[in-house]
Formats: sequence, structure tokens, C-alpha cells
Amino acid sequence: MADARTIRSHLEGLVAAAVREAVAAGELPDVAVPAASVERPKDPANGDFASTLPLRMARAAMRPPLELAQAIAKHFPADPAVERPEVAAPGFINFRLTSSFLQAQVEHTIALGPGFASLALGAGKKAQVEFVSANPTGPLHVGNGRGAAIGDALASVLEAAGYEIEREYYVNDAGTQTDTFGDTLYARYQQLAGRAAAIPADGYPGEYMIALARTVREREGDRFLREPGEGPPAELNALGIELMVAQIRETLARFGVQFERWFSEKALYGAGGVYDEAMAVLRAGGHLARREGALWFTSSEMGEEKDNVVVRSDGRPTYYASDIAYHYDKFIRRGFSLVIDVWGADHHGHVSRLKTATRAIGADANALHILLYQLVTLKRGGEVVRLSKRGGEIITLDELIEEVGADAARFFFLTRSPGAQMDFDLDLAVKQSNENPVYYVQYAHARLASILQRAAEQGLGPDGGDVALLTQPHELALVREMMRLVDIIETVATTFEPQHLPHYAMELATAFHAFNDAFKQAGDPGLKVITPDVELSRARLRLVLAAKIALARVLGLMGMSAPERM
RNA sequence: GCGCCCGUAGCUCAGCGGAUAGAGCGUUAGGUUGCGGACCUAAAGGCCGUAGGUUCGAGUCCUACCGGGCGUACCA
Repeated sequence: MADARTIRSHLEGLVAAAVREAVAAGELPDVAVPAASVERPKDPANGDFASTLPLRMARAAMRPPLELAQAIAKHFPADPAVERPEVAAPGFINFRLTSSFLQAQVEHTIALGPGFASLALGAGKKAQVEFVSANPTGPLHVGNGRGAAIGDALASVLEAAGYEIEREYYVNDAGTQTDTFGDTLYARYQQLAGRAAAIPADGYPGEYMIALARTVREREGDRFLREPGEGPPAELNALGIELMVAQIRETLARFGVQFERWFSEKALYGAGGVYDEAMAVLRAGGHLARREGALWFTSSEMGEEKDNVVVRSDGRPTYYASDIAYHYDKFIRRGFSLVIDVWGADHHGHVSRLKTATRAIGADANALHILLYQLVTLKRGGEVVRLSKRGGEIITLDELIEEVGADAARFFFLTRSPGAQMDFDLDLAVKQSNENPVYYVQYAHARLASILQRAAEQGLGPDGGDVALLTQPHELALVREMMRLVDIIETVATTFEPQHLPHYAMELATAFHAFNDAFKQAGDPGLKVITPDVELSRARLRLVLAAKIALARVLGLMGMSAPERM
């Protein structure tokens, strides 16, 4: 039992064994026992792990929980990983890990290296995380950045949990908004050619459309001009979308996000394509009805509040139809066993009916998890800035990256739970950038690197260090903190709430800074990681190396850099 | 109107039904000439929106209400 990733379940097994022993000895009533869940106490003074089992079974046992706790603790088997359990009022059983177990974790961490804290939770399963997927009708804004940070971190954590992961961006290159985008672009294009043309009432008035039209004109000249009164050529529309997508892709690359696949909505509609197949399945299932000139998905028969149009009376499919076909592709054609859609909260009205449609096409709706993140309220000097592609002013993700940096922006986005509305004060973000928690975490990594560097200059390294020499409280406290990462990954991979990552990263960095500072507080300049005692130095360097691995791992999961120096 | 999300320290936010509700920033008082001070220690600061309820135990679950956001399209 030297593996951090299973220590908790190991303890649960020991508790269960203790219960059986106590019952056999007649010291515990033989009643139905709740799961022997072992958790981490909030206060480390109460041990590394604790069980509340006695509290949970007190009612059924009709005995005071403290008495039950004592009976279970008495029969708790001896184990090299854990000290004798302690009982605490009103009925907790507290466990403390042994020094030898903690020391072994240092070796364990170094052996795993970049794969530290990985899990087998999703082994053999294919999962997809689809995120951002903003309409290519304008540049990404700050809100899209939140979705990017959340989706990418979630994908990384699921990867760490053993899933085979695909990150995907769904490109809405078909549909009404795309047409409006084309109309707007054409109007700007004509204006540049000296024609009087008005952008559509529901078009995109942003400056970027003028720039885009200028780019098109520089590259293609006036060849897209049609007779006055004619609509825009489809080729111009397609080129505009292509340029927008390229721009979005660049922004995301700057943000450090790489997608395995960019999925075109238009591609659903080829002859014999996914769309036809998905609709055929719906039709075969009796889920389609023609009414008022349109084709409806009779979702109310499956519990939805109302039916929904899938094909408009003018023959064009709705966004909903596209999404049904798209999810048919995800589940039926590609066979993902877990699909996560990361959406802005303004799409939440769509959640229920997409889940219903997922059932209607024969997929498991429970395998579809739609993660909604609340929209970002931007503030500049206390003033609320509206985020809208249709309104004139938008703060782009590029501007944000420029102002606060990709790492800081990601950390900031991840810290808030997706469900919480978030105020982003641009002035404050810039002003605080040097005091930002992100630097605290990265600085810890740089210091760890620096210690190893300094040791190397003296011909010292972690090789051959004996971890049994690590006995100081602050040394073992650092190991304890490192061991929590596997729990964090498990939590995030099952709850899909990535905000635990940055909070944990802060705590791990704190444990290191405290560890490092403890040597100084001792007052003796000789008491450092590198001491005159070569053997002790090597052991401590081993811990430093392990801590660096752990910290780099969390930073990597958050999509942030782990700098060697700052 | 109906539905969903959110209301926790001065500010921005964490908190799987369990032990004295936490962090960063800000404020105050100390430490530290360093293997990186972008550090450490401590203090002050809370009727966890309000009122009921469930439970041995509620910031956490349920109900109502108040406040903010979003949705309620043959837009996406």
C-alpha cells in the first residue's frame, strides 16, 4: 500500500474490516452499516483522514456514536500506512498517515513524473469536450475566454483521470446569423468601394467588420461586387467566415488552447450526411410532425414543455436541428461514452430539449453533460460594459490577453465556479497584475527550479537521496499537500467543476513557501535545503524535485505555464 | 407570469449534510540581506439575503419571500 491514489479507498477497506471484527467480537451491534466513507477533515489537526461512520450508524445501532467509534477504532487492523486511529467527540475516527508512508510518496511522485496524480477512472472510455464554439461572426470576447479556460482545463483533468479526450470547436458556419454576417460584410465591402450601402438592422455594427471588409478587398479587389440590389455572393460570405475562424483560432492559440477538431455545422448537410440520418431516425421513431408549414419535433410527448421546430416553413433547418444532428454524430457515429458541452448560460433554455432529443435519437442522455457558465460582467472603473457582438463595443479576448496575460486570465476564470456570475474589473485586473495569485503559484515553481539549479552548481542533486531523512513537520506537510492532487482530479473529473484546481494550486504553493521559509525561521543559515550535510541535502532535494513535479502538474492542468524563472 | 443560476469578510470569490465557516486583495503589527522578498508569521474584519422546515447535526437539503442575472423564437 504505497500508492497515494488509492490510500483513501484503502482506509475505507480497513474501516469496513474493523466493523466486521467489532461485530464478530460482539462489541458492535450487527446493523445495516452505511458506506464506510473516509473523508479529509477541514482542520488538519484532526488528522489526514477521518470517518464519520459512527455518527451515521448511531441511530440504527441505538448506541452513542462515541461508543461505536471506540469499538471500531479498537478493532482497526494494524497497517504500515496509518497510525493507530484516534477517537474524537462526538463520534469521529481520525487517521494519521505514517511518516514512512509519506516519505514513500516522494519516491512515488518522482517515479510518476509528468503523469503524477493520474487516475484510471475513465480508462478505456472516449470522452469529448466541446467548448467555446462561438459563432464566427465576430472576434472572441471575454466571456468566450471563460468558456475556453473551463473547457480546456476540464478536458485536461479528464485526460488525467484516464479518459481518451477530444477537444472540439463547433463552427456555426450555417444558419441565419451567418447570413446576417454575410450581409453586413457585403455592406461594408460596398461602402469601401464607394457605394451607399446600409448594414442590416440586425447586423453587426462593430468596427471589426470594416477591418474584415478591408482585408477582403485588399486580397480580392472588387470582384465580389454585384449589381446594386443583388444580394451578397455566397463566396464572399464563405470567405468572411473563413477569415473569422482563422482569427478565432489565432486568439485561442495565444490563449494556449488547441482543439483536436473543428467541426463544421455545414458539414452536417452533405448528401447522405448526418443530418439526413438523424432526421430519418427521428421520423422512424414517430417524433416528427408537419404543422403550420413547418416540421416539428414532437418533444412534448417526451416531457418537454412544448414542441420545437426543426425545419422552418421556408425549408431551412433550425439551430436545434443542427444540434440534434451534431449530437447524433457525437454519440451514434463517433461513439463517445461521455460528452461535455460547455455553454454560456444564455443557452440554458436549450439544455432540456437537447437532452430530450438525445434520447430520441437513441443515445444515453445521462452521458451528455451540459456545463453552463454564467456570463461575465465586465467593468471598467466601476462602470458595467455590455458584452455584445451586436452592440458596438466589445472587449475582445485578445485585448484581455494583451492586458493581463493568458496565464493570469485563465487562473482568474477558473477560480470562480462556472455557475457563479462573475465581475471582471478590467482596471483592477491590470492594476493588480503584480499582486495576482497567479504569480504566487508560478513563483513557487520558479523557486523550486532555482533551488535545484543552485544545488546543481554545487555538484549536488536529488539522485541517491534517502527520503527517510525527511522527518521535519514542514517537510511532511508539503508531502501531504502534494498527495491531495489526486483527490482534486477525482473531484473535478466527476463533478465537472474545475474551480478546485486554482484553489488547490494556491494551497500547494503555500505549503512550499512555508516549507522553504521554515528553514529561515530556524535562524541558522546552515539550515536550508542545501546544508553541509550532503545526505540530508540530497533527501531534501528529492522532496523539492517531487514538489516541483506536483506544482507543474496542476499548472499544466489549468493550461498555465510553469516557469523555471520569472 | 413561468423556468434555471446566483446572494458567504470592506472588495473578488472558495466551501463533497459533519468537528472553531476559509483564501486572495485591502487594512494593522511583526519577521526576513535571500538555495529568488513576486516570501513568511500574526491580528482585526461574518445574524453565510430573510423567514420557516427536515436532521443527532444545515452555509450545504426542502418551502416561501426579497434582491441580481439569464432564458421563455420558424436567432444561435
